[in-house]
Formats: sequence, structure tokens, C-alpha cells
Amino acid sequence: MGETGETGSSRTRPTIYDVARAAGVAPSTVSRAFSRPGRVNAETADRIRRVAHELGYRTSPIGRGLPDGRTALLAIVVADLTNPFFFEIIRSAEKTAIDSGYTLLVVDAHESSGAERRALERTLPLVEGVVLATSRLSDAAIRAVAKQRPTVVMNRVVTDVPSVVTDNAQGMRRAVEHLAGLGHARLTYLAGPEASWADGMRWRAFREATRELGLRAWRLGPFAPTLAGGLSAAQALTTHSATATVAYNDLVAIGTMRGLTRLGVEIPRDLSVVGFDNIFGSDFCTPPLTTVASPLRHFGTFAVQRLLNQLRAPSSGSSPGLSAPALLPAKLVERGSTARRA
Amino acid sequence: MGETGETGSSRTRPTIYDVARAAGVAPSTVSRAFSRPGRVNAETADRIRRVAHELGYRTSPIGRGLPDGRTALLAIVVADLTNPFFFEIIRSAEKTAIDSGYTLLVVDAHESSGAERRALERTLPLVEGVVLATSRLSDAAIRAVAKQRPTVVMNRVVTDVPSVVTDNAQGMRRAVEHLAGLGHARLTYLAGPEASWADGMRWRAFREATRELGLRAWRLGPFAPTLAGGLSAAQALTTHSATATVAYNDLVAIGTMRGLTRLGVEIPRDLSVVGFDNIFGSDFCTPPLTTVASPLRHFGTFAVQRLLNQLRAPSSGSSPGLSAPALLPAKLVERGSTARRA
DNA sequence: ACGGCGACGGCAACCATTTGCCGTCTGGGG
DNA sequence: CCCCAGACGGCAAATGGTTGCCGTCGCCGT
Repeated sequence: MGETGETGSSRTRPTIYDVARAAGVAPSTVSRAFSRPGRVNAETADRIRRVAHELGYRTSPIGRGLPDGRTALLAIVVADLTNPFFFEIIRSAEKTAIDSGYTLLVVDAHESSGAERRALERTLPLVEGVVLATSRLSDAAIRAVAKQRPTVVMNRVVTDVPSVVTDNAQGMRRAVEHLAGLGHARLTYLAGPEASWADGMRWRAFREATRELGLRAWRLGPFAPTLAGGLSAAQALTTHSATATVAYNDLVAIGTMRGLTRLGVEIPRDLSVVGFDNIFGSDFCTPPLTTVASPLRHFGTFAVQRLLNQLRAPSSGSSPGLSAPALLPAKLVERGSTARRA
Repeated sequence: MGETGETGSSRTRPTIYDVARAAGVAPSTVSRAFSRPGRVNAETADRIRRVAHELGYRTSPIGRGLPDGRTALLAIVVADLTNPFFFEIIRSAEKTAIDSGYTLLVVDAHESSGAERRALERTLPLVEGVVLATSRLSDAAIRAVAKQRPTVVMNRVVTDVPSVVTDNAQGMRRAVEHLAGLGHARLTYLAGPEASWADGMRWRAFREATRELGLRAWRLGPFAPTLAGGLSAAQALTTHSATATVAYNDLVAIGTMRGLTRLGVEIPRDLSVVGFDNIFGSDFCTPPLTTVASPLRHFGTFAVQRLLNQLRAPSSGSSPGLSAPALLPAKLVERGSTARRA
């Protein structure tokens, strides 16, 4: 009934002023005791730390961020939080950020450029830098983001913006060679979202690799990069004469296998399927999926490291070495979804 | 070489002072034009908004948060980001938060109370409130969190802290009745993490339901709430005489089925399996999993709504109605992993 | 003995915004 | 004609830290 007359359990945390008063020093000294080790006498610093600890003082990120905008926050924007592709990426990115004293915000773009734009609008002012993981934004929009905050894009190349990408061409080439080696001569590619840069890369590499090896190649789609998308792809495949298919990603591949199995097509006997990404789950679906493996863990670590580099480099501007895309190798993991042509 | 002499493309956004100067008013008026509609003359406000828009002004969340701590940030802490159980929860929670003008931070606790504690330490000062989704923290630790910020716990009951839980007892009862109806008389429960409150609830309900129906009941575990955990469970099950099993959650159930299949046990012919949660994927594993469905989507929405209620209610304190657990119903989804006893 | 320097701590400004309070102006009622 | 109220806009303080600059003090070298 009464006003907030509580004494100890107040929800407002103590400030440096409280600590300063209790320790008999000036607030600035308290601040320095925490943020500038060595600048204040060791004994004094010790006493301050002791008092602060007793009072339960914790430095407020808001106050700290005010003067120079240092919020110690980074963000990673992923196209789809539920896509296992991002699991390892998020975790490794998070770890790297934490190890450097940053907190990583995970932002879900729901596979929509509109949602991505809105989310960025909300998040950007808060953070010091951002990783755009497989963004659905236009190059121009991404450059606009990069103008506001240090930015790293993942699995995409945008002029003047640092990026981390898998070697799609190399991976696709391996996949096609693998299928060719099994005797397949008629291949389809199941395309992903039109807005996906990686999809464009993969399709191009697919076309080139098949051409060089003298194979017939078709493109089906686009399909949503989800299991549901894969189901539609299965439908489309039934009327097709190809004996092997490469999907935009593992989710589509798995969805396709499910759909085809349901339609009575047996995999890999009737059709070989190759995925992309080697996500969590691709090894225990039935049959286990042959897929082009991306170094997922390195992806997150690498992206955040590049971001941190930018943050540390005051003279960002025009160092060309920094914005050249970092190319991470891809390798083929052969599992049960591909077999010699019947 | 020179100093930062750039003109237009500066990374520092315009402030209310810039807008005020351009519009010929005081900064306070600009502030009010945005945050206190009606307080300033409609024409003036209009002019200010126009000028602000031209300048590309956006109110800074940091500055705004300073005076009264309003950061418009909420956090949801999930036990494991990669667990599909949380997908729908996160999405619905996020939507609810955004609709109310808040941004939701997603925080991963990596199934570890240590990591959860550290993450909270980092996040708590930033946010106005927090949802603890299946926390691995002790009750005392949770109450300590609740003392710092408005808090809602999910799938768990902690005295004096508002919570949202599924009706585990009811769901488990349905599952056991279902199995009994199929002629099973020897049942095992595959336990989840010791730190899981829901696990305790489910095991207790399992024991009671089996006792009342006159069935034999065993408890195996604990197992990690992951596919890997399910694989270990499969191992443990092979030496057991039960004809049906209920798993702590779907991930364990699916892992168990995989493990058993690999060991030559056929499901549901040799063993019936029931999961918990009805996660994304439980319908397309082989065989499709019979499971106790939680209203995942409502979970997130509900939790955030209760949080928002707390934020709006200044007189929180001791209104008992507010902290009574909200019980969400559970129902059984019968699929292919259960069958009549052989 | 004195000058200088380095270590250390305090003062005050600064960051972007909100808000309590006050001054001014206008209009209407008595 | 005066008074009062209400609308509106400005001043300045407050929020919680950080940091440039300055003063003080003690020590060392000359």
C-alpha cells in the first residue's frame, strides 16, 4: 500500500556515486578504478573494488555507452532462426564476441527483406557493429547499413563491404564431379530464394561444372529454403527425367527426399540427392544426406573477428585488404543419399 | 591523413539539438514533439517532424534510456537455442514484444546454469524485463533475478515469480492412458536433465498415472535433452523388458528411436515411444512421433504479455493473482510411433 | 635548496534525451 | 478592465558513466 519504502531490495542499482561516497573518493576515481587499471593507486583501487562489491555495484552499460557510443553490443542478423544452418554460426559468433567482451544480439529476419529492414532499424542504433548472415537485402541497402555501422556480410559479396563466404564454386564442382563419377548425366538444380546471393553463385557454378563435364543440366524453382520448399520441389521432380539433383541447401534436400519417398520414389536407388551446408540433422535423416560441407563454426568466428577488426581500426576508410571477401573452403561429405545410377 | 573532415556521410546521427536548431525551437520541444503527442502545438510538431525527417533524425535508444532506464528491450533466455522446442516460442514472443514497441533479445544458455548466469549478468542491466524459458537456475537464483527485473518463468513454478507452464500432469496422464489402452503394462520414463523442473513434474505424473492404472513403471536416466541423449537412452532400453516408453521430450524420443532402429529394434512393433512438446520435426521423423503437444505459440505470447503487464503495473508488489502460474493445456497427438502391444 | 617531473585524485564538461517548473501570451469570463 | 486559466515553449537539472585538464604532493637530481 505504501510507497516504495523498501530499503535493501530496491530495484535501482547503486551507481558510481554511491560507491564513491562509501569509499570516500570522487566518482571519477571509481570509474577509473574499473576502466583504467593502473591509472589509480593499487590500494585505492582495491578499496574501491571492495566497497563496490559490498554494495553490489555493477557498471551500467547505458551510462557507459553514452559518451562515446560504446554499448559493447554486436548483432548478427540471420535469415531464419529456425534454420539449423545458423546454429553453429550463431554459437561460434557468440563465443567470439563474448571472449572479446561483447554481447551478441541474435536477430531473426524471418526470410523477409521487410522484416530484416525493420529489425535493423530497431537494432542498429543500439549496436556497435553487425553481421549480416545471408541477408535478403539489396546491395544498396546493405551498403547503407555499412555506412551507419561497421558491417560484415556472410555468404555474399557486396562491393566495399567486408565479407565471409564459402567457396560455392569449388563445393558445387565437387558435388557435380561426384555425381558424374557415379554415372549420372542428367542433373537438376533445385533453386533457393531469388534474393539469395548464394543461390545465384551455386546455380552458376552448377551450370559451369555440368557444361565442362558434358552433362545435361536443368534448373527448377525457386523454392523456399525450408522443408516445405523441398516438398514442392519433390512434386516438380516427379515429372523430370534427371537421375540426380543438387539442392540449394540441406533443408530443401531433406524436404525433397521426404516428398519423393512419400510419392514412392526410392532414394538413392531412383534418384541421387546432394544438399548444401551440412547442417545439424543432415547426418541422421533417412537416408543420411550427401552434402557440401561449409565450415560453419569458422564462419561465425571469422565474421565476428573481422567485425572486431573494423571496430579496432580507427582508420577504416579505404584499406582494400580489409574488405576483400574471405573465402572459406568447402568439401563434399559423401553419405547415403547418392548412389551409382541404376 | 587529415582529421575527420567528412561532411555528409558521417556515422554519427543527428541529435535533437540539430533538429531543434534547424526547426528554430528548443531541444525540449523536439523531444516532446516525439514522445508527448499533444503537448506541443500541432503545427509546431508537424514542422519539427518534417525537419527531423529531412535530417534523417532517429531518436537514440541510449540517450532515451538514460533518464529512466527505459531501453525498450526485453530478453528471453532459452536453455538451448538449437532445440526446436523454442522456435515457435521465440517467434511468438518476439512478435508480441515488437507489437508493443519492444525489442526482444534472444539469449542462449547452452543448457548450462553457469552460462545462463553469465549471460544474465551481461544482459540484465540492459533490459527492462526477462523471460526465463525452462531455466536451469536454482529457485533462489531465479528469485534473485526477479528482484532485479520483472521476470516471467516458463515451464516451471517458482514461488512469487509469475510463470507460464503446460499442464504436464494432464499431458502425461493422456500419454499413459493411451499406452495402457494399447495393451502396454510395462512402461519406462526416459528422464531429462536433473536441473529441469519440467522433468520432475513429468516423472511424478508418470509415476502417479501408472500407479493408478496398475501398470509397472521404471525411470531411466537422466539423459541430455538432445538427440545424443536419446541415443544413450536407446542403449539403456535394450536391456529392459518394458514394451512402451515415454521420453522427457521429443528430441530424446527421436534420438531413442534412431538408436533403437540402428540396434535392430523396430518401432512401433517392438516398442512404443511417446515424446513431449510436439516440436518442429516430430511429424516428419520416421516413424512420426506420438507426442504430448504443448501450445508452443501461446507460450511465447503469453509469457511476454505477462511481462508487459508487470512493466505497466507500477504497484507490482504483492498482487497474488499476478504471480499465480498460468496453466496452458496439453493434448496428445497420436502418430506412428505407438501401436498395440505385440 | 630548488626546479621539475611523475603519480594520483578531483573538478567539470560531455554524451542524448526527458521532464519539472516557470514565463509568456492569449482569450474568456466577471 | 482586470483576473485567471490554460496552452505552449524554453530553461535547466538529472540520468550514469568517461575523460581532459588541472592541482597537489612527494621524490629525485642538481
